[in-house]
Amino acid sequence: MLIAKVVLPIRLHQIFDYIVPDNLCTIVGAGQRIKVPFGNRQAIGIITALSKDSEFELDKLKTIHSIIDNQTLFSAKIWQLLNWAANYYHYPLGEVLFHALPILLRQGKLAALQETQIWQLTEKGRHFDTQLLSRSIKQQALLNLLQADQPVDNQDFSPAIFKGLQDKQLIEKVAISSITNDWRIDFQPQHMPFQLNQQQHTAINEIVRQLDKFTAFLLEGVTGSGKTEVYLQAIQSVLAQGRQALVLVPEIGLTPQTIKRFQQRFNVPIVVLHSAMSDKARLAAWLQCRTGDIAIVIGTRSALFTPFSNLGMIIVDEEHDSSFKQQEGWRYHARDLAILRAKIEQIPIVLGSATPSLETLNNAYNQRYRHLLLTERAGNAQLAKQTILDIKGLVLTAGLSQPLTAKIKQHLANNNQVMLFLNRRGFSPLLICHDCGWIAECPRCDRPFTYHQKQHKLICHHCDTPRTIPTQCPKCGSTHLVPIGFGTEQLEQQLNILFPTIPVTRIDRDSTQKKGSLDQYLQAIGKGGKHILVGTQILAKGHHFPDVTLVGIVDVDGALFSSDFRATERFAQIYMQVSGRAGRENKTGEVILQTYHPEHPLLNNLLHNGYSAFAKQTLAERKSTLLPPFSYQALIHAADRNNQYAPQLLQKIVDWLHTYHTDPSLWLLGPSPANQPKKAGYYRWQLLLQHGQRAKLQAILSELVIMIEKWSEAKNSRWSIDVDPIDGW
DNA sequence: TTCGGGCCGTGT
DNA sequence: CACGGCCCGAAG
Repeated sequence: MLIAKVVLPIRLHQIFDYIVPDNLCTIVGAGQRIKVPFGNRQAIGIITALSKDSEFELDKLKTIHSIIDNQTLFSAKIWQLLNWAANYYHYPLGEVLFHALPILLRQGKLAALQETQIWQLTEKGRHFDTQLLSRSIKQQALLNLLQADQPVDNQDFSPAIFKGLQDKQLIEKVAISSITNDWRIDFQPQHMPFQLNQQQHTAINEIVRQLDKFTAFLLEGVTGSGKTEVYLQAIQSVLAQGRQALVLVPEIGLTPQTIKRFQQRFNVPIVVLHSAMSDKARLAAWLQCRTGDIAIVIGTRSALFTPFSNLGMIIVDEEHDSSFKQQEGWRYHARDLAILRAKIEQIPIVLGSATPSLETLNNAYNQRYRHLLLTERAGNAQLAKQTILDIKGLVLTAGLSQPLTAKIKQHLANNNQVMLFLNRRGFSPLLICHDCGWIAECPRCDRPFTYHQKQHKLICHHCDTPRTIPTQCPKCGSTHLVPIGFGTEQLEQQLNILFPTIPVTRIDRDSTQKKGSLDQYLQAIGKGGKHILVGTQILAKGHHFPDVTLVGIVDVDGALFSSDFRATERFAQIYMQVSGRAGRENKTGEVILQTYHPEHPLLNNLLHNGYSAFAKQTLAERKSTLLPPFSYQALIHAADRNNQYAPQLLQKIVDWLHTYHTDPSLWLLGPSPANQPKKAGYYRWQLLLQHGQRAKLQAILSELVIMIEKWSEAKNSRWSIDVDPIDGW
């Protein structure tokens, strides 16, 4: 009797045994999808192994219903990667394996390329006089487009219109093979049109020398130093070998400019995996990468799991970006797993950033990664002048001090643009009763509502719940409710008052919700001329504003005095990005930082000695306090509706750890309320585990997960583990 | 995680 | 006695 060990896409660590029916015995294998009865329903599972026997009574086992794939969906290397990752992140293998597949494959669709069909003119349609269709305007328009060989947007024409023309025998559906010739045969290394500087040369040479083995590179290059050109030339040498390249970018990093640069450089099939892509297109890309028909994949986090027939290099751009870490469900870090994938595939990986994460820098400093530096900014761009503005005792209106306002005026007078950075959306973060001090709070989260004036609503920034603005204080009846503090919306309004003739554009999550609105704003700004930009960190990421000469950071202290030990690192990264945007294109830039603490040592080190000096100082501090990367953390979350079981569960974990793991280098912190102690009606608690050795922490977690799953307390609360957390919960 | 069975309270 | 809600355990 042949038994299949099967995992299912559910949050259970169990592996389920099924009997393989005789007629399937010769074709089943690990990595194939099958349909199985599960409880009272059908489920899709993945075979992880085959065995002669089972720990269960044979008559208790159900039989595989049918088989979907006749060969595995996972290469041995990806299989190894995913198994390791399920183990490391303590997340069920079934969920992990399914996560790595395109949605259509998760749903059980066949892993085969569907013939794409397109509409084509018939001989009759080619010569048909479109005037004769004057009674069917839409059909006429469509035929006109087809006859003129213009691209047709399917959004503009409903299927009925195509059908109409088909019925008149003017058009027909024909199947085309989507990729006609093999890029590997045609590929021509291009003559490089760009003049490289010495550092770029060195970087490229270093990378190219390591093409056929695993080497991790940190490419640390200041803004404008030409990192992308290094990527492109490194990829070129990979393509010349007939191998493929994978480029991971942050979520918002999928800028059209970058993509265009890749497409213009290489005459090979490139696929960009983005969120707007249809499931069908995603599956097609997945399949074409597997066969090698696609040469370059550019995508976010989940693109890491794309199968390749012959992967030659991985590039992680903006490797410090937090969007590489999945923040729910399977909390993997795509950058870290990319390193592992490169190691398994025996290929080089390039981590690029102007402001590397301290984890990566530490690996570079202790020689685990090769450190490639690009310090020269292209062209004659000059470093921005930086000024710390002590706002103690100054009057602030919507966060703006008088000296900053004067500077804004001055830069605008020179026909330049100004960018103001404030990491707080909305009009004001508090609405308070002037007479009794009552504060409008979200009942689900117990946190103050943010007052949004434009939408005329109170919005909870933790759970996004909107609420109408009360006209009266519910406690004392007073109508004197006042907004306290300031956000981007208020800043925008104040700037409109101060500079009534200057266009002010606010860029944050609220103002860019509508699809395409960000592009519109960017275009308007790109036209040049006097302009004030106000925004949150969206502003800092990836956009190029050549006319901005003044950057104002309105509230530095919020980031400098956070309880989160990574807050200063994040601030430094955003600061470098923001200040790097000022003073390009031959215009001297200026950065002004408003703070109540102008003497802050980290801030001064960052400003006067740069990011590397800041990073070294911060790493030294982390080392002396035994914080990551000098220790390893796991955060256990628990949440429930009654604020009872969650802390109980975590306390039980603490007790269990104290009893069974008397390892003195295991540090526990908690149970403590989460950063957002109440969210969407759930009370949230967390417990931090920290250990100096990764393997020890892993071993403890493995045992712990098995225990927790047996405890009844765990059933009454939702719990999860975040290995290598990058922030609280 | 998802489902169903058992239990209990309510309602006709 | 039928129905709905809730809790708990099993799923191969």
